[in-house]
Amino acid sequence: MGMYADIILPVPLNQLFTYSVPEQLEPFTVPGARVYVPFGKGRRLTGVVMRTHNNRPAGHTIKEILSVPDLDHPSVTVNQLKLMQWMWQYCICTPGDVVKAALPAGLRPDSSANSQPYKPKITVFVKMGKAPAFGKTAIRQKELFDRFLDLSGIRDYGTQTRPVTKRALLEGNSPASAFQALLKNGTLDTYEVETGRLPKFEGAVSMPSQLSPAQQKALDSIHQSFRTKRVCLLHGVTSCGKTEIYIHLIREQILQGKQVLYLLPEIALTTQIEHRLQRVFGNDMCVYHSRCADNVRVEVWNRLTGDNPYKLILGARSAVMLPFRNLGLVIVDEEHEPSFKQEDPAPRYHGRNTAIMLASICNACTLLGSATPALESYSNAMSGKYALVTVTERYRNMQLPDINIIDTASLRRKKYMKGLFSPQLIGSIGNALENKRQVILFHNRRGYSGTVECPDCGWTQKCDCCDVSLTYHKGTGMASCHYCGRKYFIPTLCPGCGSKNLRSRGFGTEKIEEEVSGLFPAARVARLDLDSAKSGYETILDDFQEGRTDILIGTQMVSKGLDFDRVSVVGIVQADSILSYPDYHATERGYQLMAQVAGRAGRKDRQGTVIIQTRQPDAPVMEFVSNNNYAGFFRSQMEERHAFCYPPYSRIVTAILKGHDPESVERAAHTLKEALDSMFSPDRVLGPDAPPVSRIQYQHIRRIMVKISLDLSVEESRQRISQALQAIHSGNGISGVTVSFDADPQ
DNA sequence: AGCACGCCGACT
DNA sequence: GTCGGCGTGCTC
Repeated sequence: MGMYADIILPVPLNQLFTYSVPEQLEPFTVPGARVYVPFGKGRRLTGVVMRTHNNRPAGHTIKEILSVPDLDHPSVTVNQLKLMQWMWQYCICTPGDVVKAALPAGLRPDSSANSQPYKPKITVFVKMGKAPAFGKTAIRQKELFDRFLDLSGIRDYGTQTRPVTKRALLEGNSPASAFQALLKNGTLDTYEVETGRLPKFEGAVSMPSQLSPAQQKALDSIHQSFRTKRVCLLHGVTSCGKTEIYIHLIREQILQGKQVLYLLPEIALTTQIEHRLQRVFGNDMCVYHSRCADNVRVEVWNRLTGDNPYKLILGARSAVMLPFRNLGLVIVDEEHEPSFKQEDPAPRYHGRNTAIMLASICNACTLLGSATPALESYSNAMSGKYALVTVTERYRNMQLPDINIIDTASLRRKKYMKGLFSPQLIGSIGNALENKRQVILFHNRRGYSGTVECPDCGWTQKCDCCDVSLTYHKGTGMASCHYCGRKYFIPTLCPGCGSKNLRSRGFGTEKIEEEVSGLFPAARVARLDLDSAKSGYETILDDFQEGRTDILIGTQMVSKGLDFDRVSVVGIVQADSILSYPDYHATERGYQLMAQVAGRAGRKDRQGTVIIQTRQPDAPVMEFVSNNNYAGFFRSQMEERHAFCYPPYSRIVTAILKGHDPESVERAAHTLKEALDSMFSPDRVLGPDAPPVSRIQYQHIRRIMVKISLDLSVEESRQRISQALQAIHSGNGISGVTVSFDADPQ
């Protein structure tokens, strides 16, 4: 009886592929093992075994597995296979999309020319040869040999006490020719060691610090909750010392021999947390995120499947797909952050929700932490699905800031505004500077000003390939597309009507920087956004931390978990731009962002001040923010979501259609819309419409949104959607249009 | 997504 | 006469 294996291959097809297993490979062909297989005409791919069986599939020829690279143990764990399957079903993507996201490219070489299999890192070391054997005139050789004696410790101890790399020996201007000569005459010798690329922590490891009574109480409640529930939401006010609670929980897990996954959004600004954890967990921990080089990812992966696995992984969302073998706890910090959701290439998974699924598959617990929980999470806590632990006390008895809502529309009418600044904001900044305090100014658009437009004919400057308004950057003197990065010259005359009255609309962080420098010429001002971060965000943050700058102007980057001791004033220059997104999430995002930014103000010794400038001071969300009233905000949002049947009262799946020909995309969209109408009810299918960015890189885009009833299971709705998709494939002359899906779009 | 097969324009 | 354009069809 022959053996067959169903294989996940990294191709965009919604199926597994069945191969026959040669008899000598049968013992190694187990679920999770990587296999090298022929595919199509002349192609070879690495795939992952999903399952094996003895049923020869009928209807087509079966090819044979060529080889099994995983001879001693499979690269992918059985739990990972379960998670991957859940992911392609829930996210409505292909198994190939998931395996591409999970397995580092170095672990799945293929026959194409650009495939780069993993290369171990080899370091060349130098040791003593037979005996010193260079002539008296060989000055260079003698110098180099002396240098070796110093570096190796031989001069002091008589035997080699320190390893010497060839690189270190030849550092500076040591001549390579002398080194070659020493090798040739046998004075020195080299040897190679596979050293790898994983960073090693050299510092001392210390015990975690003592918890405050409030922290200890929270920790006890979390323990208590995990006895009955698998997921706990820690709703802790900003600066309540959540990280220290996490550290204690992690330590307990490690002492029990368990692994911990600690997920953070946007790994870029996490050096603070990384260092804190490293001081306690040293080389038991590792950082993993999508910006790690592929070779590094392979090494982390191998380390986890090897015999000395890391105990703690600090990572961004992609870390949920690592091969944990003994997971005890997953922590999702700042769980409300939208960046936990993968947006563009499929699988469009949510890091938090995937983490909860991972933990459930591994029989582990999940702790979600936030000062402003996602509506979805808080509603799960309210319904009893998750446990809820609340911390209202700030660390070291810090006071909550005094939050002031300023009506810029009326101030502007009365001519009290100075540019973008209200007298209140100017006064607070001046006050802070006089008292040697610091200021953070927040605005969610970078650049100098918005796109150029013509008041006479309505023309606006847009990106040629993305259909997106441009942003003017004074630094470069160019308008740039924040979608694809293309840069454009600013026209002096309107290309539409020749008018000379071109104007720009809106403003960005660059303009705030210019105005604030004008108002406070003595202040040292810095800007932190995607543009300035290119020249090293760490320097900008360090300077601010150390008090070398007084005012920090920034985008979302400054709202994320940074703690500065001397900040007494936080200003939100224009809250309206936060709330104006055409999306049902806008209010939730707005509340979270304002509350988080406000949380940066005030330290232990005195109350901080927050100034929120807005043209709509009466919007209900403003009052919730100024009173730090999360519960009130939650209730009002839930009512709104209920009224319009938005999550958490439904599950949204969006179909995304892309193609080069706008008419084909339009036709395909209408075909799909009709099919979805019949699978669900027409009042639950919205669209098709063009997303805010309806064209990216010459691809035209249409979207259809389905608000799926909570009565339908994930599996049932997925099947209905794939049935609806048949309408396009079997359908009449629709080609060149690709359809993908986004479950729980953000 | 790749890669091959397939049928029409400008080149050694 | 061929080299090569990218349309469409298939991949266990």
